[in-house]
Order: sequence, then C-alpha cells, then structure tokens
Amino acid sequence: MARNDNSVNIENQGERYHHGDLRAALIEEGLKRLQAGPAEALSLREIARNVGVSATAVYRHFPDRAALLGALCLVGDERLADAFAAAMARAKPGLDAFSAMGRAYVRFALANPSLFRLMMSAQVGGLDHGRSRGRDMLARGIAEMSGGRTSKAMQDVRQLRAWSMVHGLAMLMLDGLVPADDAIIARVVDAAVL
Amino acid sequence: MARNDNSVNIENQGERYHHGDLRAALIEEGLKRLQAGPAEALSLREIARNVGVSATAVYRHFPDRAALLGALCLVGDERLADAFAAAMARAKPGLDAFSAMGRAYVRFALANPSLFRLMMSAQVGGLDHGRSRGRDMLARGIAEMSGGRTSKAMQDVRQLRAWSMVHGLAMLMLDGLVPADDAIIARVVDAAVL
DNA sequence: CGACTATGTTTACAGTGATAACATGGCAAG
DNA sequence: CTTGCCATGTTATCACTGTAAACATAGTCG
Repeated sequence: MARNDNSVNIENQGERYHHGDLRAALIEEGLKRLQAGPAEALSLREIARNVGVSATAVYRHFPDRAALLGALCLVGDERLADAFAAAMARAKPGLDAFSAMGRAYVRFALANPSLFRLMMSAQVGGLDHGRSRGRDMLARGIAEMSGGRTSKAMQDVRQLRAWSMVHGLAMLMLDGLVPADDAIIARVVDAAVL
Repeated sequence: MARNDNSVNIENQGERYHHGDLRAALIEEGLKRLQAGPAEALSLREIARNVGVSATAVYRHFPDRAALLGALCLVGDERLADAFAAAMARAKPGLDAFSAMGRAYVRFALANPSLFRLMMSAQVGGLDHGRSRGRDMLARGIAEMSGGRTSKAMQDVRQLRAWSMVHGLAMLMLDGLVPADDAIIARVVDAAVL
C-alpha cells in the first residue's frame, strides 16, 4: 500500500526541467496504465507522455522497457505479500490457512489482472526475479497447512498441488475460460483435500 | 499432426506471382516461429518475409494480426485434442483417465509453450474462440473420472479443481516458477484426490 | 476474347523501442 | 563566489512494426 515515500511535491512543477522523482512517477503511471490494459500494450512513450516528459528520459532510470516492467513486478509482489498478510491475519490458524491464502491469491489476480500476469510471466527480460516475498509467504502458508505427520516429499507434492490449483484457477478466470465468480472461488478452494 | 492437405507443390515455385496456398504457408511459418519464441515477438512482416511474400499480402487472408494468431490457436486446439485422444487411448478406463489427460495436458504445454500460452490467452482479438475440441475432451475425460454417486454440483467443483490443477502446474512450469520435470508432473497429477 | 475477381505488389503513415549527441541545472571543490 | 562536474533532462535519428490505399497480375467464366 505504500505509495509515496519520496518527499517531493508532485503538484505545480509543470515547468521544472528536473522532474523531482521521475522514476517513481514512471512506475506509478505504469501501474495506472496496467489497470487499464495488458502489459504488452504498455508503451514507454505513452508513459513518458502522460508523465509529461520526453520519451528518452525513461532511459535515465531504466536501461530498457523490460527493466521498467521488472520494477512494476516488484511493486506487485509487495502488494501480493500485503494481501497474504491481511488474509492470514484474518484467518483462524490451522486448516483455514490454505483457504485464506488461496482466496487471497485468486482475488489478487482478478483485482490486478495485467499486473498479476506480468508478475508471473518470468521472461521479463530473462531475469528470474529471484526471491519473492509473495511466493515465500505462499509457500510458508501452504506448508503450515499440510503440517501432519506426512513425509517431507509428500508435503512438497501437496504444496505444489495447492499452488497449482489456485494459480490455475486464477489463470483460467483471468483468461475468461471460467467465470470469475467469487462463489466459485470459495467452492473450489475450500475443503480441497489435495 | 495433419500437415499439408493442400495439394500444391511447394517446391520450385519461387517465381510465381500467386503463391498457391499462401494462407496455409503463413500458418505453417507462424507455427514454426512460435516454436522459437513467444507470440508477442511474432511479426507479420517477418512471417511474410520468410514465406517470400510482401508484408501486405497477409491481409488478403487475415483481416489483421489477431486473426492470424486466432488461426494458429485453432491448429493448436486440434493438436491438443489429438494428444488427448492418444492419451485416452493408452489409458486404462476408469480412474486412470485423469492421470492420462492431466499428463497429456501439461506435456503438451511444455512441448509447445508459446502456442499453448497463445491458445489460453483468450484476448486474441476479443473473440472467445468459442467451442474447443480440446477443452471439450478435457471436460468429458474429467467428468468420466469423477463419476461416482456424488452430486452434480460436487462433480462440477471437482472437475474445475482438476482443470485448475493441471492448468496451474502447466503455467507454473512454463513460467519457470517450478522446474519442468516429468517426475514432478507424475507425482502431482497421479493420485490427486481432489 | 474480354471482364471480373482473387490475390498479389508498392507506397505511405503513425506508432514503437532504442542510440547518440546535446542542454540544463544543482551541488561540491577550489 | 565562481567553476566545473555530472545527474538528469532534451532533440534528432534509426530500424522496426501493423495497417490502409492504390495499383498490378493472373486465373476463371461469361
């Protein structure tokens, strides 16, 4: 949720040569544009135009388009982690964990379709965007769920099944292959045996 | 698997004004290019160039780029359906059905990453590419699996869980978030309770 | 044969990501 | 205070894209 930690006055600086915090402004505009359309349709020039800056100014802050998308991914990951934290806080401990996390996962995807898809697309410039707070939380939450006296290998399989299920449901709904109905999410995620 | 049902000699016609079957050639070249890179990187001009035809010739056979991609989707769907049919033929009837279909699904995705992603992306020009032989077969196979005396609603939920799981696993592996290991596929898909 | 039509071509335009060379202005050292 | 450095902007340019319009060719059918 953190928005502007840069202490620069964004208003009434239309005439300034130096923007103040162009990097943050570009990211913000990119996120805005990502709410309106897919990541493929996101053009550097349009972002720069909307921010009120020349197209090539972007390259002072990002080596290329992929790097800007990568920055957007990082923001998305923070938000996903926040959503997980909130969901976990509300959930009763124990078996509820998976339901809560799973619902949060799918809902996040539906609420931020382009951003979510971008975050999961991986070939964002080839970088595997290594550690991810969101994925770590998901893994921990699922591990807590399958806590019984099963073997480590079996836990891993269950964990992967769980992630696959929520990820697949999110993708199918995002792509319109399954209606994005909240009741359906609940029925699929709740009481899944795995 | 069907390749050339057009009975036109593709060879030694380098000088012809009319191509013979340009539409098929464009699709074929598109599929080839899709094996080498993602669908976003697929350009009309490059396809036309490789086929040896001017860029705008494409528009005699497809209204726009999205339409060509749509045609590629149709081919992909046929191939997926073929893969399903082969898997079902090999599988013993009954509970094996889901394992066989699930493995075929994920393997198809891994074998044709860009094509699979394209097929599932839906916003291919806005058309929801309505009926799909591949999806129909998947649905029927899964329905056969969850055949017990459970309620219709419960069957639907299980069916959706199954599809979500294999779809999610395929996507996670495609995006490099889970190693694309055949043994992992087997462990996840087999003996899933759902 | 002659016209029609399907299927090509050339030309043109607006938009894109990216590079190179140049301009500005804030800040720190002399 | 002045000087110069350098981060951050700018303009100009290039190769590429999808697409539209106008023109050319050739196979087909009256």
